[in-house]
Amino acid sequence: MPRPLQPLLSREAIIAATLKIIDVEGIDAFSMPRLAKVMGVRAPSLYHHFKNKTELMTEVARVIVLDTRFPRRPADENWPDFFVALSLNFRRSILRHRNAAPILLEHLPRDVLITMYERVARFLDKAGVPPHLHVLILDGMEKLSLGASLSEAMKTPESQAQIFPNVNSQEEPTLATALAANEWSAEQIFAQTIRSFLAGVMQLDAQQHQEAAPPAQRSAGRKA
Amino acid sequence: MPRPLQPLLSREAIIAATLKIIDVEGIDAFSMPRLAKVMGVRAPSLYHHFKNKTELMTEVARVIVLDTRFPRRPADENWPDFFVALSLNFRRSILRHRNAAPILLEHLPRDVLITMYERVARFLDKAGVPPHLHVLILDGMEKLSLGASLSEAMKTPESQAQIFPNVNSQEEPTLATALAANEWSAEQIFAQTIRSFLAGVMQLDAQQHQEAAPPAQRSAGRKA
DNA sequence: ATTATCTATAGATCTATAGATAATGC
DNA sequence: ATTATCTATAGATCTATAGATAATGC
Repeated sequence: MPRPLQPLLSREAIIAATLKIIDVEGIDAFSMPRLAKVMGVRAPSLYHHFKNKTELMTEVARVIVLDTRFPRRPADENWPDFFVALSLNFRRSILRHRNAAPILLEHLPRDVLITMYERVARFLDKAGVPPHLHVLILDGMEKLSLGASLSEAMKTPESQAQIFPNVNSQEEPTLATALAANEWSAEQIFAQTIRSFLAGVMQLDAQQHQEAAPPAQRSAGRKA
Repeated sequence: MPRPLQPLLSREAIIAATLKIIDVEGIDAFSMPRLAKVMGVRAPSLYHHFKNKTELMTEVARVIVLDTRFPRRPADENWPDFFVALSLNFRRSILRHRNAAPILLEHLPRDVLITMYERVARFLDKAGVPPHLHVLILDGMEKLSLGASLSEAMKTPESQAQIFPNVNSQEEPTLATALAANEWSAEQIFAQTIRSFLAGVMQLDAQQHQEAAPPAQRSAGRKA
C-alpha cells in the first residue's frame, strides 16, 4: 500500500499520538517505531511529516504551552488576579502532560512565551504598572511557574499529595511542625506565592521611590 | 588484569568523571562505555560500584546540590539577605553544571533539600518569622530557584546574555521597550525576585492580621 | 572468602536514509 | 511532477548479566 487514498498521517495527528504515548506510557516508552505502530504505519513514514525526532518534540512542547488560556482582564486595580489566573493556567497546561516535563525543559518554546509576554506587558501598561517593573514581573512569573510546574510534574504518584515528601519528624522537627501547620494544597501555595511576589515587587518599588525622591514622584531610580 | 593492585575506580571518581563528561561533551555524549573509556576500564566494571545507570545519575544530582553552601547568618532583621545568598548559592551550584540540568530535574535529591530546609526553618524561627509562613517561604524559594536555574541552564550560548531571547521590536514593541529599560543581569533579576517574594509574603501576612484581628495580635488566621 | 577487575555477549533497540511504488492533481 | 506511503537496512549503540580470574585480607 504505497500512497493511501486518504492520508494516514498529519502533523497534528502525529503530535497528538506522541502526547498520548508519553502521557500513558511515559517518555521512555516513546520511540519513532512505537509511534508508528500506534498510528498503524511504518516508522519511515513519520519522517515525511517531521524532519527528525527533535522537530517533533519541539512541536509537542509548543502544543503543551499553547494550550494556556489567556484570562479575562479584571479591573485595573485587581491586576494581580490576572497574573494568578494566568500562572495557574500555565501550570495546569504543563501538569496535564506531566510525563512530558523533560521535553518542556529541553524544548521550551521561547517564541510562544514571547508572544504571551507581549500581551502581558500591554496589560501591565494599561493597568498602570510602571514599565521598569515589567521585566522583573514577567521573568519572576516565568521562573515561578516553570519551577512549580516542572517539580510538581516530576513528583511520584505517592508523593503527589505532599508538599515536601519524606519529612521525618524525628530528624526534621521544625520542618515537620511547619508542614503540620500547612493547610494549603500545592496549587494554593503556588497561587499565594505569585500573589506575594507581585505584592513585594510593588512594595519594594514604592519604598525605593520614597527614599530616592519626594512623594508623588515616579520615574528613574530603579537601581540601588 | 583481573583485580588490580590499587583499585582503579571509586564511587567518587566515577561521579566526578561522569560530571566531567556531561560538562564538556553534553548529556547525550554520556554512556557507560564512554565513561569506562575515560576511566581506563571496561564498562562492566562500573557495575561493581553502581547498581545501574539510574543510581549513578541519582548520585550525580546529589553531588551537584550538596555543593550549595549555607550562608552565614545575618542580623535577624536582615533575614531576607540570608535567603538571597542561599538562593544564589543554589543557583550557582546548578549552573556550574548546566548540561546536567535534565538529570537534576529527573533526580532531584529531595533528601538533600529536606535537610537544608530543616536548617532554614530553624533559621526562620530564630529570626522571628512566624511558623505559619515557613512552608510558603521554603516552597516559593525552591520553585523560584529551580525555575531560574533550570531555564537559565537550558539557554543556548548565544541567548545567555539576554533575558528573553528573540524579541522582535516590530512584533513585540511593548516587551522590547521593557527589555531596553532593563539594566539588570539574569542573576540580579533573580536576586531581586527572591527579595520581592519575601517582602510580599510578610506584607500580605501583616495585612491579613490587620483585617482579622486587632493590631498587636499574632496567631491563627492564616487562611482567608 | 571476598573484592575488583576482565571477557564475552545477550538482547534490545533506535534514528534516519535510499529508493520503490502507486495515488493524486495539474 | 508531486505526494505519501512502503521495504530494506545501514550503522550505531546501549544496558546489564554471567562467569572467569587473580589479588587481598583474614
